[in-house]
Formats: sequence, C-alpha cells, structure tokens
Amino acid sequence: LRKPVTVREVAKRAGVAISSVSRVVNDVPTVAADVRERVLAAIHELGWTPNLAAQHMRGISTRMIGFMFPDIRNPLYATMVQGAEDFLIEHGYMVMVASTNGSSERELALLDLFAKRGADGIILTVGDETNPAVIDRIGSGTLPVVLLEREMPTLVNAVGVDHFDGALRATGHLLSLGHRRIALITGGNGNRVARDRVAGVRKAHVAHHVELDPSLIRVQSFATAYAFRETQMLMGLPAAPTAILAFGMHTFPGVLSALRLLGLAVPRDISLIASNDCDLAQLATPAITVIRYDAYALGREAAGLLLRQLSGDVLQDGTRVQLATEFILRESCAPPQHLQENHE
Amino acid sequence: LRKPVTVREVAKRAGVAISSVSRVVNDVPTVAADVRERVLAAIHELGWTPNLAAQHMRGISTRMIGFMFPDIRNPLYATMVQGAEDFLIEHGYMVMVASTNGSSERELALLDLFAKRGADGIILTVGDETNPAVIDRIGSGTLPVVLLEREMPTLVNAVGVDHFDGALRATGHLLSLGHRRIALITGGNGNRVARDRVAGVRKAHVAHHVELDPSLIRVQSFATAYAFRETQMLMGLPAAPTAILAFGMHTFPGVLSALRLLGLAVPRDISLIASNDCDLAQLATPAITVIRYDAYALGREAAGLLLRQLSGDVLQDGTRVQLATEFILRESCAPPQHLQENHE
DNA sequence: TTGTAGGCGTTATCAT
DNA sequence: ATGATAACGCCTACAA
Repeated sequence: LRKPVTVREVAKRAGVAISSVSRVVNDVPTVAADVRERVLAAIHELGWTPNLAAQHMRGISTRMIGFMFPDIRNPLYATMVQGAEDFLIEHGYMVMVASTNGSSERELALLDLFAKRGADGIILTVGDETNPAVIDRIGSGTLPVVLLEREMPTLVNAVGVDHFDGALRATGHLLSLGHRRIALITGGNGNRVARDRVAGVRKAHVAHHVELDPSLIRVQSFATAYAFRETQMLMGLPAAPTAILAFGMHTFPGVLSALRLLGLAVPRDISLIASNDCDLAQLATPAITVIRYDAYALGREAAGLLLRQLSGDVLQDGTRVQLATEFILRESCAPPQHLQENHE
Repeated sequence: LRKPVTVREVAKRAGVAISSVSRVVNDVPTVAADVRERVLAAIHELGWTPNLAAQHMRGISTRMIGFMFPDIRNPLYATMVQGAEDFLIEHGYMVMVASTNGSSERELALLDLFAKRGADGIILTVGDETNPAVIDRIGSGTLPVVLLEREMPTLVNAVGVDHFDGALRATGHLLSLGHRRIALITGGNGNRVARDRVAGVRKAHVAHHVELDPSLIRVQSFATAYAFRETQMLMGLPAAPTAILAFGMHTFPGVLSALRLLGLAVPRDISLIASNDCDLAQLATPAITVIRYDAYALGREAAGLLLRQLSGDVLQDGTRVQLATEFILRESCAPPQHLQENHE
C-alpha cells in the first residue's frame, strides 16, 4: 500500500550519498567499514530491496530463463522443467515457461518474446530440427540457448540422453535371447531421439549378424492411439515380431493394451521392453523391462550448461552433454516361443 | 548485436517529438493523421518496439503471471499450467513457474520473489491451507491471487473441482449395487480436496442409510506406495471392503497393483472407481470406472478469473469457480460377491 | 574514500 | 495538436 522505499531514502537514513549505498550492496571493496555498517543498518530498518526494473534498465541481468517445449503435459518435459527449475532457483533465477505445440512459428514468436522480456537465456526442445528460420535464429546467438533432446546444424549447445546406447543394449538383449523379428514402436520421426534409437536398433542387428526388417520400424508418433494401432497391425503380420521395443511415455500403454486385447501373454507370446520407466512398467504383471533415464537430471544439466554459458565459462560452440541410460531387467523378456518349446 | 532502437530515433526519423511517438503507440486520440502515419512508418522501418523494462519502471504492467504448486511433475498440475498458459499467452501474458514442494516457507519466499519481479498476479496451490503466515500474506491483497484446488480462511478467489459431488455419485453408485463396505484411499489430508471427497462419501452413506466405517477412510498420501500398502492392509481386514475408491493420479496404480498381487479380480472380487481419468484406467482390463474432471479447463478458469480480477471486473472477495465432474461408467464395478452368488 | 551528476527508455505533465 | 522536459530507481564515471 505505501510506496516502496528507494536508495535515496536509504542514503538519507544512513547519512551518506546514494552512490555509497549502491557500492555497499554491489560489494565494491573501497568502502569504509562504518559507512558499510550504517548503510546495511538503514537497509535493514527500511526493508529496502533494489528495484529490479530499474536495474534491468541499466542493463543488469533479469535472472530469468525461458523454457520452451511442445507440451508440458508430457511428464518427461514436466520432469525436465522441475529439474531445471530446482537448479535455477538455487542460483537466483526464475523460469518462464511457454509451450509451442511443436509449431516452429510459435517457437520463433516465443524466442522474440523471451528476448523482449530480457530473458538471460533459453532452454528449449524444438519441434522441427530442420526449420531454417528456427535454425537461423538460434544460431544467430542473440540469446544464449541450450537445446534439450535435439540437435541442429548450427552452433548451439545441447543436452540429451544416449538413446543410441539404450536402444543398442535393449535390442542386443533381445537378439541374445534368440529373437530375430524385433519391432520398434516410437515417435519423434526426424528428430535426434528417433534417429538415435533407430541407429541403436540397427547397430545391434549388425553386431549380431541379423537382418533388420524395415517394416518393423514404426516411428511416426508418440500417441497412445498410434502405438495401439501399430501393435495390432504388427501382430497381424504373417511374420509377426516376437518382441517389441515400446519407446515413449504414451507408447508403452498403447502397446500393452493392444497385446492384452489380442490375448497375447508377456513374455510367453511376446517380449517387451519399454522406455522411459514409469509406474505402469514397475507395477504391471509381469513387471516390464525398461530403458530408464533421468529426465530430472537432464533438466538440471541443461540449466547448468546454460548458466556456465552465461558466465562465459563455456561458449555456445556445440558442446553436448549426454546422459547415460540404465537397462533395467525385469520379467517381460523371454526367448521367442519356438525356442521355449525346444526346452519343454 | 547492434544496440536496440529507441523512441528518440523513431522521433527523429519521423520528424516529430518523442512525445508524439508515445502518443501514437499509446493510442492517444488527439494526434493528427499525418503525424500518426509518419510515426507508424518510422516505427516500421526501424523495427522499434518499446523497451519493457523502461515501461515497467514507469509503472506499466509486466504482463507476467506467477504459477506456484508443489510439484509440476504431477500431471494434474502440469495440465493446469498448460491450460493457464494457453489462456494467458492469448492475452499477452507470460507465465513464470516455481514449485514449492508443499513447503509454506518456500511459498512465502516465492510470493515475495514474484512480487519483486513485478508479477501482475499469482495462481497457486498451497501445501498447507492453515499456515497463518501464508493466509496472512495472501489475504493482505498485496498481489492479486487465485487459489487452485484449495480454500483459505481469508478473502481470496479460488477455482476448484466439485469433488464432493464426484465422490457422492461414485459412492452412491457403489451403494446402489449393494456394497456396504466401501474404502476410500486418497491423499491431501487437511486440504479442501480431501475434505470434499470424504464429505461426499459420507453424504452418500447417509442418503442410503448405511453406516460408514471410519477405518475404511485412508487419506494420508497421494503416493503410489501409500496406496499400495493401504490396499493390502484393507484387504487383509477381517471385514474387508468390497469396493475401493482410489482417488489421485498415483493412488490408482498403487491400488491396482496391490489387488493384482493379492490375486483379486476386478470387479468380481472387488469393485473399483478411480479419479482422475488416465490412460491406465481406460486401457486396463477391465476398463476402470472413473470420476473425470478437466484439469486443463481448471487452469484456464484460474487464469481467466485472475485476469478478470486484474481488470477490476471482479474483486478478490472470495469468488469461487467450481468445475463439475463427470462419472464415467466402465467395467470395474459389480454387485458385491455375496449378491453375485445369489444370482447364480 | 566519498559525493555529484548524467543517463538508461519510457510516459506524462506542462506549456505553447 | 505538438514539443520540451521532468520524473521513474538505479548504476557509474568522474570529480573532489
């Protein structure tokens, strides 16, 4: 209700000039002990805090970081936001969020908005890695940027998960069990995540000298409905897969429900590996083998990289932080049926 | 790279005084048509936009809204944020998020931080409705506030879901089927949500002249592990419940997995109603009857109420917007076993 | 070591 | 109708 106190009043109260107050709060060394004390006392008594808008106008950082992603309802993004937010708040930053629905136009508009609002930097997951306008804008270096789970053909730092290794290990496990027809259902076609996963699956096949049937690779959408439909189509194939890699928070429930509907038992009739880990994977019967990664840590890493970038510690030069995955063996994988029968 | 253009340059380019530029952009009516045109042209040519920090220092709104909740990883909060954000961005606002982990101290600190950063208003879900310091701060009216899924004994506007009615209908449905021992497992003890749900369950029992066994009410935590444990304990009771109300995004998976572990079939051995709706409830076999509500709409409503409050359209006077629930009948409820046997 | 004064970019008040 | 100018609150040369 009463108007906020300013440096001027603090200075008067302490009996010094306003520049002395400024020097005290900005830790300028050349200030007499008694002055410092009087100023500090006055600040405390008056409850003064510097006006951020005025500071900002003087070119001082706003200590705000922008966070952009397609949709925060995706628990993966929500978890990353939480990780970044926890880290940033510890360092005196606040985070502004905005969702893009994957639209490049919205991304461009929001990049502008964040800049106009004086954000110190941006963490973002672009919808389309190949959009020239977005690439250009990010590469222009107007605003420090860290890319999350994406890569772009321009100088930008990024953090991501080692999905290649995750897919490699999961596929290798299935191949070792004797599977020869392994389906991959996931989304993000055209993005780094899908590329890495497909590459991992492919590499594992090469290593095991098994040919990979491209018709078993379904990477068009993360939607549950897509996973549900593709599973039914795959299992209806003359040569149906004996194992499924279901990657994506919403992919796995779709696959599981389709298998149930078809009356297929896991792992007897079909083996299953999901990613990321979740309640359902842990609590399903049987519990589902998963590739796990730490989305929270990913968010923290992104924030950390951005802050190091802001401090000039690292440049925006294409540095990439890659987080490892964990392969968690549970009960959803077994040798394919013809091999099981051999043992009976 | 090149420093941003200012009104001064625009004025020079248009051959007018800076005050004329200001008048044009702020739609002051008393301005000659030719001046307006020249100014607009100059603005366009130079690509000028007003400096927000300078405006802010002049006391103009920052058009930023703060959003506080315990943890954005909870998909319910994430969905609310998305709803609010979509609405707010349409109206030229950006949203800053901060999570509190339910701590009242953090809430107080963040309330300060948001205020210092010039947020126009706050949408929040407090962890503890009874914390005097928080009540006081919110009631002080320093910053416009809308409460989400909570209520407080002070003058504050709120939006929430009609959990009372939801619980009433769900419980009524079970009682009509003949159930006489109905358990409630959920969290949020001490908060409006839990209060409403318990009241709804109670009211339904009164309406059906059935006594409610208080030992069947478990409202201590939303954690999956809690739900899992309580389900096992409840089903181990000499007089075990014949139906369970599992309210909470993480409650339901916990209950379901406990029931599976015990080898209990839904709905033959036990009936089950969950809330909110989710993938798992739709895709489980059998599909689970749920109380559904629209968290996205809830977020939008909160943002809408806050904006009306900012425009002076409504006061911060305890207005409450209540969203209805939907009761979605699926296949997880049947008469209790002794009544089923009568029919065989 | 401390104080004075100018300027950041905008809006608003006052003359004209 | 328009132009000059004084704030807004802070930081920082520069002067003392």
